[in-house]
Amino acid sequence: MKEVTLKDIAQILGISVTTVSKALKGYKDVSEDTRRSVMMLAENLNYKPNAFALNLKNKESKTIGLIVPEIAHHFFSNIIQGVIAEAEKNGYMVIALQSSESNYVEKKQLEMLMDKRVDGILLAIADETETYEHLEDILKKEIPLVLFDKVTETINCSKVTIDDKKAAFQAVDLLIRSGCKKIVHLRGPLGAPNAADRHEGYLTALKKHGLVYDPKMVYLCDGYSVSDGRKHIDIALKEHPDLDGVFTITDHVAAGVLQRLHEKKVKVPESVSVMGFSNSVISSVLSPALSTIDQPATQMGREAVNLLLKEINGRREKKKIEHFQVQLPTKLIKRNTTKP
Amino acid sequence: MKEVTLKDIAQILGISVTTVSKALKGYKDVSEDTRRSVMMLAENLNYKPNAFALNLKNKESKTIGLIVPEIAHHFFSNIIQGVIAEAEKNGYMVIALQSSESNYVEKKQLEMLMDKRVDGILLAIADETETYEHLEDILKKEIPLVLFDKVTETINCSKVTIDDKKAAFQAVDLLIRSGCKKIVHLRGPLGAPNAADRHEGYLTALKKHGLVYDPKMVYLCDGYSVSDGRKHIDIALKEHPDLDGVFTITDHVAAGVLQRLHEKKVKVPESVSVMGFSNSVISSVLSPALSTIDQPATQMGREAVNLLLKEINGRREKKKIEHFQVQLPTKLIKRNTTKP
DNA sequence: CCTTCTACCGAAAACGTTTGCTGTTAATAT
DNA sequence: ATATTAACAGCAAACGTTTTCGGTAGAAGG
Repeated sequence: MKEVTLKDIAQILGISVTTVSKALKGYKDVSEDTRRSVMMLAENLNYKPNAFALNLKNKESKTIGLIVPEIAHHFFSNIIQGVIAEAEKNGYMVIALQSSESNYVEKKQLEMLMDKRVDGILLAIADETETYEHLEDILKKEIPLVLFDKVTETINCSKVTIDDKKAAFQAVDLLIRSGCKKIVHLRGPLGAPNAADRHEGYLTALKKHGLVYDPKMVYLCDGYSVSDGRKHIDIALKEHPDLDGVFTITDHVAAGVLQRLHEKKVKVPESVSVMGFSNSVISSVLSPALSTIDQPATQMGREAVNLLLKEINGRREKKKIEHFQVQLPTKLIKRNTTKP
Repeated sequence: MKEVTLKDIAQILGISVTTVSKALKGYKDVSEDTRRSVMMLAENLNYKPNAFALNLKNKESKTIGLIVPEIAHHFFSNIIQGVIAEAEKNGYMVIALQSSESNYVEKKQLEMLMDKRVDGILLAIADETETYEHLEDILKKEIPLVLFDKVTETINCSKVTIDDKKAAFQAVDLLIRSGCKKIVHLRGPLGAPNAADRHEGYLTALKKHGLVYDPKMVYLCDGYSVSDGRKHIDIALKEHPDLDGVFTITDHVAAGVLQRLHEKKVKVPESVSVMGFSNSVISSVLSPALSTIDQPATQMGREAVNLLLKEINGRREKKKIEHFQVQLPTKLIKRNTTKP
């Protein structure tokens, strides 16, 4: 049951390991005859080069590491899919890990990946993370790193993000243009950059249309959850009975909003329009179907891999590596929680 | 920027590589003095053993391969999460791959994983796969393999599955006990074993309660999709205007059913009760909230890893390895599409 | 003073490849 | 005939570890 090696082939054929290796790799300094017999035998014995030996020799494993905050999450699992598909296309495999939004876990896992000596690392920073020495370390060791989705200005490396500001702007713009005058925003945690960007987009849209911005109309949902939506729309309705539009940080929050509005017999979109964010599976299944923003998750994964491979190849060829920043466009999905 | 090796430490300290290695690994035949200085220096230089060299030496990579039909799928991404978590707990990392239900891709990816020399493989067989020589090959090479979710009798290895029959039985049983007399089943593709098992559970429940089984009341949804649900409930309502219960292969199909019932002003659950299957994210967000069956996806992943680790360890210790078959229990989730 | 131990250290082989260099043979050119 | 070259083969080192086996020194014992 032993794995067949170059040595085995060499022994059987009564030649040296060197020659076998060269024959297999198509070196020109081996005769056509021996080359053929080596090829044949290798084929018959089903010889497969030992990946471990190759890794050691080449100092690379054709493997990349991937850390996301949460694997079983619609957005991230689509990113993962994109990453894996694009990596595979280029002869790389992916080791996936989940930080659970924990800074400690993130650090530990980056260590693990480096210890494993992956050829490069793809990372969406955990919400909890606020300092970035661990990322500096990676760059210092010259391990290719690209950040996606959750990124930071602080670190100088390639990044791929969603244009959250623009997306949020589009969402709120649609709300206003369909007639909304008083729009509340159920925003995400203060720490999260995405949440901040979307909030900014909300502001910009209000400003553009000359609507006043009232900080009292922004509510903080730190859980991105359905119950967050339920809770805050209740408060919002009490504080602003005349609100006619809701822009939420996430489809799940919007789902909660929709539930409460339905329970309170508030007509959607006639009395109140609702815009979600993410285009998760749930959005098309809600009733009424939720208008939302589609994020190109799979494409983001693919893009991140391509950026990473650029760095990996650049490094191998000892070329000066340059970093890129890609912003992916989102798509406005009009369904039935907004007026035409 | 070179990685620091045992050799580096040895040179600096003016001792041999052997001694350094032994000092680090706590061998007793190295003096306390040298041990300490080695430890110190290793710490200072931030020495990390070269994983590639270790792999080659130990003939193992502490890495397992995982193939699922689809990564960006609620059920599977939860399995992946379980797999990764449990693997990490035991010092293993996971290379994830997606077969897209294609037999060709499945074969290719198994090859890739073997070439990478993963320590073991976790596989959910693709729908398309009907012959199993490629799996036999793996067993022949004595590479630990465990099948999960989509399995086959043909192959003799450890397996972990959901008890679909029992789950479906429970679902239909609930329907009947809450008063349903005429229950249609929107089933999955004929090829899929899960679909067959759930159909069987449906039959058993009918039989147990003395209800007649009418093949005309079973409809084939080959896409597991919302539109499948919409389409087939329409037909079902036409063919059986007096139906009072629906059991679907999947929550998404149920979502379609719910939509059409709502559009046709059919009261749920008063006139018609609906049972889904999977407990996907959408189920709690539908209105009314969908009663369904919860599948312990994460636990399935963990279980599969544990089974695999057993085989890996057994193999290393050259013990006779025995295979296990685990059936995970599901949980009935009563929400608002069934009467109390 | 010689033997036997103990405590410590290191040489070398091994894991499976790749590749620069050396060597051998035979063919060609002078 | 000798010198040069071409065509082929293999040695050995290297990648970074681990581990078996000997070896050396000093201490203890006779």
